[in-house]
Amino acid sequence: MRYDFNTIEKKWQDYWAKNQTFKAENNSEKPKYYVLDMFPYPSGAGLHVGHPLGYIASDIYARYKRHKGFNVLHPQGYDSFGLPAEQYAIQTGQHPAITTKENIATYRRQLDQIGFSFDWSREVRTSDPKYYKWTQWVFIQLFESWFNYDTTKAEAISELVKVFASEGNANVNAACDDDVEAFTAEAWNGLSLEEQQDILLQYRLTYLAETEVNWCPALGTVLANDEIVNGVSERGGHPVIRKKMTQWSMRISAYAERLLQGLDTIDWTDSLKESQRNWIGKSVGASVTFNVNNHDTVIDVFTTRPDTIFGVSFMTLAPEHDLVSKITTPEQKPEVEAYIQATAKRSERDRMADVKTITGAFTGAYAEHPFTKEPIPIWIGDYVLAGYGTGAVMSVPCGDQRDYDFAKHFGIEIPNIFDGVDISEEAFADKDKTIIANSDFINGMNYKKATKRVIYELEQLGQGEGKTNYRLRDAVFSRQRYWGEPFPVYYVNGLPQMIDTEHLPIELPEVEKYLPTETGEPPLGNATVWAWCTETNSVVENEKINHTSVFPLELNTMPGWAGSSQYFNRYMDPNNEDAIFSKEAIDYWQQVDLYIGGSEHATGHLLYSRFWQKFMFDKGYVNHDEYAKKLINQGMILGTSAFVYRVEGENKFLSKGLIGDLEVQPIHADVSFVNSSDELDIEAFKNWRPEFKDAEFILEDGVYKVGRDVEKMSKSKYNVVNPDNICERYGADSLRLYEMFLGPLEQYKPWNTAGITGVHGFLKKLWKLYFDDNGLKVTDAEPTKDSLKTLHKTIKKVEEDIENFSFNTSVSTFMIAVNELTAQKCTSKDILEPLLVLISPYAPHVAEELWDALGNEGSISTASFPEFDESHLVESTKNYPISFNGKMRFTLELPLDMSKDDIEAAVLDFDKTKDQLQGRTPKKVIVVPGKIVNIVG
RNA sequence: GCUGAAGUGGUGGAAUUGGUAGACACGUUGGACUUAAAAUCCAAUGGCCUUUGGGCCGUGCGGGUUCAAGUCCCGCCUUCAGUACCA
Repeated sequence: MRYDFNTIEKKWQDYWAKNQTFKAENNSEKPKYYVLDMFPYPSGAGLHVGHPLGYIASDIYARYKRHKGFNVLHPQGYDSFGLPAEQYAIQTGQHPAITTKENIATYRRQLDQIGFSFDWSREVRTSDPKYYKWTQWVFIQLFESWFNYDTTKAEAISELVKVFASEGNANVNAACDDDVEAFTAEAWNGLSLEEQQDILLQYRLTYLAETEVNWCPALGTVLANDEIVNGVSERGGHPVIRKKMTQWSMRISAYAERLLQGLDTIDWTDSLKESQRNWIGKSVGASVTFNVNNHDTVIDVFTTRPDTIFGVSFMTLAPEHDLVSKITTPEQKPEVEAYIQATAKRSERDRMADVKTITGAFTGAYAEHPFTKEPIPIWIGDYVLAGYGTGAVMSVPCGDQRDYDFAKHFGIEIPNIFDGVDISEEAFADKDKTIIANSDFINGMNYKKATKRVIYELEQLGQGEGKTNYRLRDAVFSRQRYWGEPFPVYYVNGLPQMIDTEHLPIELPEVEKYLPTETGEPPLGNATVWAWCTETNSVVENEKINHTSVFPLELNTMPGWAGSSQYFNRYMDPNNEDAIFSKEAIDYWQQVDLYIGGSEHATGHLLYSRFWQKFMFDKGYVNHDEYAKKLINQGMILGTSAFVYRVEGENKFLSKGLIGDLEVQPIHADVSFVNSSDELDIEAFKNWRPEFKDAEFILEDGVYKVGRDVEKMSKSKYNVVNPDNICERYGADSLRLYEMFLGPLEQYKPWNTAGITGVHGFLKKLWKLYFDDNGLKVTDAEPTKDSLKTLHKTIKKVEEDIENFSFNTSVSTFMIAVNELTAQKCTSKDILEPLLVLISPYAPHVAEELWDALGNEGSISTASFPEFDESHLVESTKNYPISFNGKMRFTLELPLDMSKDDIEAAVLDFDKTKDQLQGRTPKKVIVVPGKIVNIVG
């Protein structure tokens, strides 16, 4: 019987679907295990072989855990809101929902053909109203909450209102806008309802505020910081400008410290945790208040080096700083204004690219040093960022290289406040080696002591205090797009009102066009039925808006990360219509045990979802304030591009070996035209494009050899390999094995289809252990010692490998086992049956088929993992490597129970030893029993 | 610049606490079977030298520790990824 993988794979995929083999129950006697993949955005191009890498790894782990007796939750879904479907809608008019549905169907077919053990009864789609109902619900919960720094958690706004009514806001230690003004209880109670709402917006965890946002004109929307790479949009590479707009924001900054601390409690990769730490950007220091001479105003700065306060020789403000226009003297005005204009012209990108050029201007004003009372000149310079800290710095040129460079450039004094340090060439920034000098009451102190003392003295003066700053900014939550979650928000007199959760979901309205309106409003501005009636509690026609009972609805939609911030919890109870998930479901599944996905989400999804989880924890909805115990980043599979070489100016192609010094132009050839020996199928290439039809090919040794290079897999490089073709030709089991065989999961590695024949050959060999031309050849024969040894060392190794996520080495182990059993002519069922369970997580279809052929009932996925028995591996002899001065020369087989002295004697007495020594007497003989013998001398 | 990861044959990659470097596979070469091809099977395959016993060199580079280093320590180089005037 032949190994007919196409038939076998179809058969078992149908079986699994029909029997719901992988359906997870929300209550079980078994221990639970939750394996999660990052759900895909269903793009129109479908999957290429790089996409399923992480899914195959997690599927192996999930199947392994089932064999180990766990009730495994392994769900899958779609992150189905997003830009590409909308851009397609703009171009063609096709509703994004239709495009999305079609793309999902393709994805599902492709995923199914790879044989994943997903519980599809739990599928979620973020664009499904039944799902985004709960995204809207979380948004409302956030709106109804504020963050209390005293309890370091989110609390109900209704409680805050009570506090305001009884004692004002003086004692409230909340995460709120910077410009909140103090008020008393009387003042609060005297405010109108609208005025109160306005103030509360400054406290809510999601709030509406006019902020400076990253506006991308080409995409017609704002972008979050993590959606911008090198000053241009991550998607499409379009320029981004700063613009003031009224937007929804998420007060993630309130959680900065907890997001940072939480990293220590989770088993995520170090590089990923480090990225999040950097993104949060905690720095500890002090805020210092400088009085401005001749003005009734102050400049607040943040510094991490209060100990260097006596080294301040100037102050620098960001050019955008509010005070600049106020304090600039008439004489300096022309220069300052010219400078501000010049910096405003420079784009964000130019400013980032060019950090070497030092620019700035003197305002003519002076601040007063809090201790020495000396005047300090106030400058402006674009090396100070408006968006960080207070947008102003106290400049200490001797201790900070940027301040040093600035001072040198403009000839500002550089006082030295460090003991025994030369600052004639560069600033001295080493905190650990700092001893302060020329600094009044902190002379002779180190960094730590001086910092403490200075903060104390500043507090005495009322001109400063210890302060911690975070780089993490609040996240803009509005997008001016159509294909996203609508906000459950309507406006009364310009103030946002939440729709009652019982009326959710608020479904996306139909629009004529998916572009912004002529007046520049977001696409939802095109909707004609997009108003909220407070009497019927339903969405009604815009023309009914009367601002008494019918009000306009929010026109923005939510960003891409909204739908992915709680999906892992929704999977626990995805069809629940009364709650985001039931208490029973969350109590049983608790949190994700293993999350596998790409590291590109480090500062986006993986940070935002942690934030939402902490909020959900504060509100008591979930049991853990981190949702994923362990996270692994899978690497990327790269393409192996193929190149043909065209002679400059001719339609003639030279085989790679013939190029020499000739001028040739490398051209990408489709990788499907190239065989495993890098030879080009010339006919296929000629028929590819008309321009190559009459091309001439200069061959070497009768063939045309292409050049190869590793590049990212992409359409434009013609190196994309589609899993459909691989499954058709070699089968899903071969694909799964090969993806793992390529190398360690986390690593970036090139795909080369040629190599798949290796694992495919292995599966054929495996098959032949069970079947020959006469049918099944498995017998009840007693297994041989050798076969038992092969089996048990395989059990041991595979178990260790899976636990360590070292999937590539297990594939080699299987190959070795099958090679050995073939050589042993093993037909024993006692060996061949457990072997199938070992292989089944990797190659489930062939394992099911052979399991069935051996007469077993039901799916192999319910079989338990074979028990490892050490006794089969016990050896009586060891083939000792015998080294001379550390170099292995030959091996010698000796009994393992031989004593050290006997081993030494046996080795020295051996002929080959005498040949090596040639009469010399060894100086020393190292014997490590069971390991090695090394003769020195 | 900073942070993180990684450098091993022609290629992808193995090597558990320091203990036989290159497992397993691709590719290559030779052979068997075949009219031929495919498929399958067998053998060889790090480099150099060789009197065919074997010898020398070899895990990015330079040092060091050790009987013994791909593995540990010190100093560099290169590549990839992330981040970037963060006071």
